[in-house]
Amino acid sequence: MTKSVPESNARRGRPRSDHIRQLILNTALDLAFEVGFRSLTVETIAAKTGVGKTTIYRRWPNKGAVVMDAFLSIVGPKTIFPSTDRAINSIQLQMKAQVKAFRSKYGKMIRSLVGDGQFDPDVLDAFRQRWILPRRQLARTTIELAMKQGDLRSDLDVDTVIDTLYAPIYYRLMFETGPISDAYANGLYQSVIKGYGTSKHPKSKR
Amino acid sequence: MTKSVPESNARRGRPRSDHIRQLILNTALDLAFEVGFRSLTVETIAAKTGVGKTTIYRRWPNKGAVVMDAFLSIVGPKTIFPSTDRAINSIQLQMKAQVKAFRSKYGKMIRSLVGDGQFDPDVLDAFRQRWILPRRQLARTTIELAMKQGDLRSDLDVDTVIDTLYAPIYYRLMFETGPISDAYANGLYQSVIKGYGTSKHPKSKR
Amino acid sequence: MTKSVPESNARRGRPRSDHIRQLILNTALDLAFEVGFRSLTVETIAAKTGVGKTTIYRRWPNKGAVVMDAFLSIVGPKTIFPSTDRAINSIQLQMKAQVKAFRSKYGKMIRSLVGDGQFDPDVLDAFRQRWILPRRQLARTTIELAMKQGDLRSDLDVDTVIDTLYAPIYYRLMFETGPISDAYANGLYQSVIKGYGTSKHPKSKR
Amino acid sequence: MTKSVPESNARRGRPRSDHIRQLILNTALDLAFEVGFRSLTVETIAAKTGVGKTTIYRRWPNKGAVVMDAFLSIVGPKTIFPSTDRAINSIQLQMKAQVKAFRSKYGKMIRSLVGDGQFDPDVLDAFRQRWILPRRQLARTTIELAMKQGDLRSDLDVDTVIDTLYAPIYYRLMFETGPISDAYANGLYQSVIKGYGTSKHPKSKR
DNA sequence: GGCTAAGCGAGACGGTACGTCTAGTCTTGGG
DNA sequence: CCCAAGACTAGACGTACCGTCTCGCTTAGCC
Repeated sequence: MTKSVPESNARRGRPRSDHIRQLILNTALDLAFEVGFRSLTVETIAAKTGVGKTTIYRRWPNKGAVVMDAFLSIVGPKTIFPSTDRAINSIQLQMKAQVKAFRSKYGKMIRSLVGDGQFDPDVLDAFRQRWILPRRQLARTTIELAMKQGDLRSDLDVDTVIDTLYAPIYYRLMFETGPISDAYANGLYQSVIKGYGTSKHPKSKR
Repeated sequence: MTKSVPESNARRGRPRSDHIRQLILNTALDLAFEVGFRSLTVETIAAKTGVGKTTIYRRWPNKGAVVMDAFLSIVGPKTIFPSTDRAINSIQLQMKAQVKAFRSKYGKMIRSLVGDGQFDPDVLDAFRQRWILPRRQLARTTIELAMKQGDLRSDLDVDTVIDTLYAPIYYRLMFETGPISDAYANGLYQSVIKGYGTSKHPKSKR
Repeated sequence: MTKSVPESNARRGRPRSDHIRQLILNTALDLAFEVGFRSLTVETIAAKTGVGKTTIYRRWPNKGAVVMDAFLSIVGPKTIFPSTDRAINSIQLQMKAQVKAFRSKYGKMIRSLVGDGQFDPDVLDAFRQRWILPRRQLARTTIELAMKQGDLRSDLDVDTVIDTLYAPIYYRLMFETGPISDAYANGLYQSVIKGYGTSKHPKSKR
Repeated sequence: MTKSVPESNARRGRPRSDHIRQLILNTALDLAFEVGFRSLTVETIAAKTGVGKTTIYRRWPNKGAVVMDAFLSIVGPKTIFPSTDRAINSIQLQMKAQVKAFRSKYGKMIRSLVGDGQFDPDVLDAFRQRWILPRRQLARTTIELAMKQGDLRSDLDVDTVIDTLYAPIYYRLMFETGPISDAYANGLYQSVIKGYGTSKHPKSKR
């Protein structure tokens, strides 16, 4: 049996403009950096984009969703693991890149998203799915490679290694208990090397 | 000894009732647990306590301050390091207590505070001063004791040790990337022992 | 065979369906009776008719015009002066018919049109041209006939007579200062007869 | 038995400022004259008065109520029957005053109120209670006096006389079927005198 | 024990953003 | 060019809180 009502809802009516979507997201992001996440209003976004409020509410259910989307779809795909000859070095470089990003305006952005996520499950879920987990996956791959390359002990729980490396950075970002310096990142890295590394791990670059 | 100073600006007029203060804090806490932190309004607190809004704003500068105060003055003094013969064991016990607390409704409270703190520096500062730092201080003392007792290497940066132990727990609390189980706490503890412990460290209790 | 005439401004393309026009007007009228005149939305009319909003706006310049058209093209041709042997009696009968109409759902429709007309000159103009004036013309003819027949003094300003007879009915329709009863209509008629009639005017029928 | 709970709601809290009320009504009226009744927005009233929207909505349930109140409480008490030696002359003078008012900006105002009243029962009711009926009452008193003074037949239904005199004026105001001139008012007056007057009625002033 | 400054409950106040709703226009794809 | 569908700009609606500001009252503590 085939579909007898094959296209009752075949794309009808004027399609939503993807261009407008991009404009809105850009404006939202600009404003988020400019006036902060909380002081952001849908009304301002609409006005500055030159768009009706309806157009925004047609695409996102509420303010949080807009900004979340703005952040993740634009600055999201930035952090990547640089490729080096030895995976273990890639980790070190990536950590350095991450703390640098956290010190920039993106750090504030992330704090906002995490902050909002504590109240809005949808925001948190989006943040986890589109920011946290992809990065963990990259880290996992790299770490497993380092294990294969013999630079990390292979009897470790990878998740715990990731947590140990990265959680302290988020901790400092959110609690401001100390600087998110390159040195700090390096310290965390060295700790892990010392604790989990094999004797033959390469000299870390400073 | 009596007051010898005339006190030109000695408290005149009717003094603020401390009883009312307590009532307000209790109501605020109840409501925080009931409807969540964000949906909390000063108007509701006032109404439910049977108090004028003025009475609240006379004592706290804004909503955040009230709730922060409510949380910290009531649930604040809960987590302590249990005393054991060896400090290293005390750490393990405390971690178990902490994850237990995080799994309870207090975990949600903390998430709320952290969340709000990302937007309101006063809230974050209060949270850091009255929750984070006191606990870190206790941890520091215990860890230093463990070093003296020869169960932890003494060439370590204590702050990094603390971060390594506790940051992952906050990380899971806020990002929900995995359960905050006793096993998880234990895993973190074991990692540190393995990495930073001396050869003679005692068998950890399960 | 090909088009030999260029037809620069001859009707080109698909002609507008008159059937659709009727459907729209019917729906508009139904809705006007159902939910009232003000709560009527173009979107609802379009949806209920199964028609695009464009199709409506292509035919009428705005909402008021649609509804006005709906009302007048359907209920318009209802009230007529019945023909009797003496014109003066025709007036009395017509007044009775009019108050009866005003007490029905058409009274509500008229109120709506008049109400809207106070804000929209186009609506008022349409209402005047297509409802008020035709009826006044009929009344004028009948009254002049009654004058010729010697039942009304012929030195009167016909417009004033019409106003005196009919204005009070609209007044009660709009201000609800009293019932628009047959008795009321009769009273108005009798007043005019008494004031403007000649001694020989016939006994009025009750 | 006396009230046992005499003052549970004795004036508590800050009382509403009557000054503000007046400011709002004045602004509303100004705007109504300036941009028209329909284009009037609560937001504009609030802004121009320098008042929060809440303050307006605390006192009136919706836009219509505000403007209605503005009109009636400010321009409402204007039209009065001038006192003359003979009541019949007072009527003539009042009619002249009324058509003059109807030709002014107040005429537009009244049209707006009547227009809105056709859709909003509350508006209509307020208009009837505070504008129509008081004026009818004054007219009734004057007419009854004229009857006693022997200038009008005393076997007439006063309501019908009032309707006959005034309804045509409202009719022309709303349907624009002719000018609301002094001459028109005089014509209506003369008709009534001719039809309902006694032989001894005084010469009407032109 | 009366005086008086401050506390107190109630609720009005100016602001600001929310998310919803229409009006009337524009843009698709398909006759 | 018509049509149905539905996205688009524009902007008012009425609601909800915020933090401040009166009201009329109560209540300590100094004279």
